[in-house]
Amino acid sequence: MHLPDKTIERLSQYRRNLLISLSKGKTHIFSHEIAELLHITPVQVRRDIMLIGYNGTLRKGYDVKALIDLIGNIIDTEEGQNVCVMGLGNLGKAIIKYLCGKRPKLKIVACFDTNKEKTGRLYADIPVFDAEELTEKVKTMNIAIGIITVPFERASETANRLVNAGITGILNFSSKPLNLPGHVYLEEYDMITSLEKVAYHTKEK
Amino acid sequence: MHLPDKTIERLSQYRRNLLISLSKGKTHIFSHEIAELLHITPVQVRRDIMLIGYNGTLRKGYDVKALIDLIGNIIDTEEGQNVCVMGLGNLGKAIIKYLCGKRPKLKIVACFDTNKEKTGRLYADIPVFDAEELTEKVKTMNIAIGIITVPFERASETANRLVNAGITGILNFSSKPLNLPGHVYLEEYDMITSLEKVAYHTKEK
DNA sequence: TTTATATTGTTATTTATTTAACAATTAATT
DNA sequence: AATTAATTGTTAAATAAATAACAATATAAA
Ligand SMILES: NC(=O)c1ccc[n+]([C@@H]2O[C@H](COP(=O)([O-])OP(=O)(O)OC[C@H]3O[C@@H](n4cnc5c(N)ncnc54)[C@H](O)[C@@H]3O)[C@@H](O)[C@H]2O)c1
Ligand SMILES: NC(=O)c1ccc[n+]([C@@H]2O[C@H](COP(=O)([O-])OP(=O)(O)OC[C@H]3O[C@@H](n4cnc5c(N)ncnc54)[C@H](O)[C@@H]3O)[C@@H](O)[C@H]2O)c1
Repeated sequence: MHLPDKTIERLSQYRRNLLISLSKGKTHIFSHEIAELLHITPVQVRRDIMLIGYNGTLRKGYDVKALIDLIGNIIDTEEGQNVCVMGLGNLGKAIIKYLCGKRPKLKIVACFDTNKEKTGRLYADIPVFDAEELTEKVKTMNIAIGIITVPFERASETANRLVNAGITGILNFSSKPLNLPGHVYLEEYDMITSLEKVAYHTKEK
Repeated sequence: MHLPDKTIERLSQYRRNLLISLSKGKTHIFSHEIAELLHITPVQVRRDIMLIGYNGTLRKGYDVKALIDLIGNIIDTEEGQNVCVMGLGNLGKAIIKYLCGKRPKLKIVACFDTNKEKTGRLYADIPVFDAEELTEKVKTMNIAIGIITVPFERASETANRLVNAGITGILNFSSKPLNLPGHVYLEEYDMITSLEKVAYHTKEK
């Protein structure tokens, strides 16, 4: 089953907001209610839900719990995937603190740095290893995903290291465009570009 | 002139990479060279450049300096736009340190927090004010853009505060979907969604 | 000078995504 | 029991974005 990227993004957001609804005791929800939560259209919601093959109940809406579980089945693996952070700088630290415990199926289990002063200890309960140890730790700790928060100039070598170590999913914050083999999924996030986009639109208004 | 959002994003990236090329002494560049830098196709580059009305020289390529300046004219205002950060937490701090001095036309000039222990001092040379002072400071410091790095539960009220203070461009990191009046441009970045996208694709491969 | 090659600018085509339309039908109401 | 209103699931249409195609032509090579 092929799902559009945009649908995946929205599924992630549906789930997060559905969990909030569930915790408030809501058992069923209509497409227009989900749409309101995310400020999109009900049609879009229904279409996304159709694409993942879920069926709501006519005039009762969608079963919140069941929908959450199904989205979980699509996004996550059963056992979950382990994540590592490359570069314990300002951003790396913020991400570790933020993500810790937030997503049980996406656990940050290790961090890697080249600065000897940072390695060999814990940061927010996460072990910080020397980047040399990457390949070994990826294997022993069963790490599937890497987050790149090293400086621009170190991003390419870090990405190659991750790929060589067997990582197949990368989230890159370094703003350095990376060219990776086809079997590795790469998601780039460029904060300067986001901010410049805001600048452009703010100017235009 | 209307420019697609995706084109704006790429223009931002073209400029960043062109500045590097320029600093290496390159005066002219071909569409396929720009494409290589970003790992996209030359056609895409040419089309984007066409859309902004720039003309290269046949068989000589684009004048690097002139292209940088033109992109600057599109993205930035002449005097630049001032930016504030809402919430001096882990992420807010990282962003301030990262952005300081990086983009002369997008200066972070102030930060706002509600925690009295954080306000009334400088962080990385940026003054930290009480959030109550927002409206006043937006006026006196001529702030046009706000970056939201407050907790999820505080995001909506913070956005409203920004809008009431006269801000017309917002970059939101809180993962809380915001519903703002049409005259305000909103860019949302949701890190969990990015990571879950990686998780999905990593699982699928 | 002539020819060949490389490169731009732009239109046409394809692909991806969103939005609209609406039939089917269930639950609530009369 | 019949009627009404609301909501889903899905196909069709519209919009947006990326890619392909190619004519025009400047430069380099013959
Ligand atoms: N700070 C932010 O808010 C922010 C925002 C957007 C993007 N970024 C990007 O994220 C990256 C990191 O930013 P930062 O502010 O945290 O920088 P930083 O300098 O604070 O941290 C970089 C860390 O990477 C480590 N490092 C260097 N080379 C390494 C290598 N080869 N392997 C492993 N670790 C290595 C350094 O020792 C340091 O701890 C940069 O590329 C930056 O462009 C940062
Ligand atoms: N840390 C990360 O890497 C990260 C990544 C992605 C998204 N986020 C999002 O960014 C936001 C901040 O994350 P964080 O880790 O920096 O959190 P944090 O708790 O470290 O910081 C939040 C800051 O906001 C301040 N604050 C609270 N209410 C406020 C208000 N009404 N006005 C102004 N300031 C206020 C707090 O005093 C605190 O300093 C959250 O919404 C989080 O979801 C964080």
